[in-house]
Amino acid sequence: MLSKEEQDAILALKSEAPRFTPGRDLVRPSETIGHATLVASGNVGRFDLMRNGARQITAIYMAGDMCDLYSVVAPTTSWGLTALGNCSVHRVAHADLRGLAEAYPGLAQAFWRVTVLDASILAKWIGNIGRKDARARIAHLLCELGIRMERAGLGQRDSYALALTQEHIGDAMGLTSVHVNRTLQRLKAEEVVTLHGHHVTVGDRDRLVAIAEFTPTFLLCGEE
Amino acid sequence: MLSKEEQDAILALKSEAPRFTPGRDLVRPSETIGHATLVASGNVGRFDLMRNGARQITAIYMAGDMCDLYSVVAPTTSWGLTALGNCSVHRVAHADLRGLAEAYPGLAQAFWRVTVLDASILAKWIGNIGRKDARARIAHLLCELGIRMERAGLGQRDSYALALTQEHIGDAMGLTSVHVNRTLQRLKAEEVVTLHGHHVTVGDRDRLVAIAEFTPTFLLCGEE
DNA sequence: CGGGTGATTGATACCCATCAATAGTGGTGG
DNA sequence: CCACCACTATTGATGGGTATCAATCACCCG
Repeated sequence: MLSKEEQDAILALKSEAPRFTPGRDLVRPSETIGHATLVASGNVGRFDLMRNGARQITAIYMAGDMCDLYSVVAPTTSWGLTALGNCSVHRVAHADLRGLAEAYPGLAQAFWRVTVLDASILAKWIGNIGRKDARARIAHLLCELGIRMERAGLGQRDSYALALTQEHIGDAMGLTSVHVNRTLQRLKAEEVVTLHGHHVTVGDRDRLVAIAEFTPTFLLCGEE
Repeated sequence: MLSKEEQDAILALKSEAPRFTPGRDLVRPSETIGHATLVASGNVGRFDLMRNGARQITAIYMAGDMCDLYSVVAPTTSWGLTALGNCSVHRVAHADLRGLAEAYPGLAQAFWRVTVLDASILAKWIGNIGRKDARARIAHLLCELGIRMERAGLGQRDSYALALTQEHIGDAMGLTSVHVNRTLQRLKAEEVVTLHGHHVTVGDRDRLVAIAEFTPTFLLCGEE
């Protein structure tokens, strides 16, 4: 996530601002692109595509996030971007971003910091998917998104809007939508967290954090 | 991976060069560190630690790799570094690296590029662990490491040294060492790849790549 | 030539995938 | 405003890929 000032500096550049409907791909794998994407509203997912058509979502972005700062350095993608629900984005040319980075060293550093945050979240996801069961994975995801939403000024950690379907959550956590459904029912029965109507409501934050083994350090926060 | 010149620029700085024996931790989770680590020889792994003691390796580094460039931006870690076999490293102060980055914009960009490569590998691992079976995961890992070893001038993609134990491979791919063992036996019986005496020998590269669904784009290479 | 780590093997259990079908829900157009 | 339609959520039955537990074997290093 970039600061308000940093986002404004980017938006001062001329940029398109297209809208997308659910399931539409903003970038397809193996494309070579000349622009980066700043989310204006809604959720965007980065994904990896398997030969059999299965998708693995590797990152979830919200308003204020740059989805593909990577592409400034590596314009040929190995991944795609897809609209998780309705969303709108700003597209900014790589050349313009490079210009900004050269003119303002602070922004260059901010780009690096954003990339580090992205990588830090990716590493944490590997731990989740590789070593935790479905309940802990989903709990961790909902914790993480809550903190990020709150920090972005888009809601509260215990109550926030989320465009993802259960299928999306499965694609993100390496599960099937069927199993996500059963696991969410369990978390709801335990009165820990509820997901209904594209809205997350945390009933018992302490237990959610405990189930997830959630430690926010990886989000590069002070403490929170 | 940094270029030879970039590594030399870093090594021109005064730095320690300690050695580590297998299983020793170079950095423990939740530490605040003042230096970054450049691998001199052997393999180093970054890992995430679960409450029950289980480890998930999130990255594998080889000679010439910077393990924790992250820490320049975020000095308090959510991860640890461990010696996968005998290894030696150079430790370089964050302050010195920041100085270099300011003095030489090319190096600053190199740091960013390295971080992007790291994140790109992390994202691919998520896809592997989340959506592929044990055979494909291991095949993919051995493909990836082969390319990286070759590019670093440390071996050939079809024949290279690897310090990892089967337990390490399990920790990296979200499997148990028992299942890694059985899967490696199968890959050996199929005459696809053999891992013996800390050495990887690829018998049938085409099949290995096919099993892994390996596409090297994510390593930011031209083609290879 | 020990001694300890890593590799190997077998038996059993379980989490989650898979397949299939039904119910619910929100958005759209007539 | 309601009927319709596609997508999403839900439920049940079954199977499979891995985990788990527990030995035993092989190997490397001092």
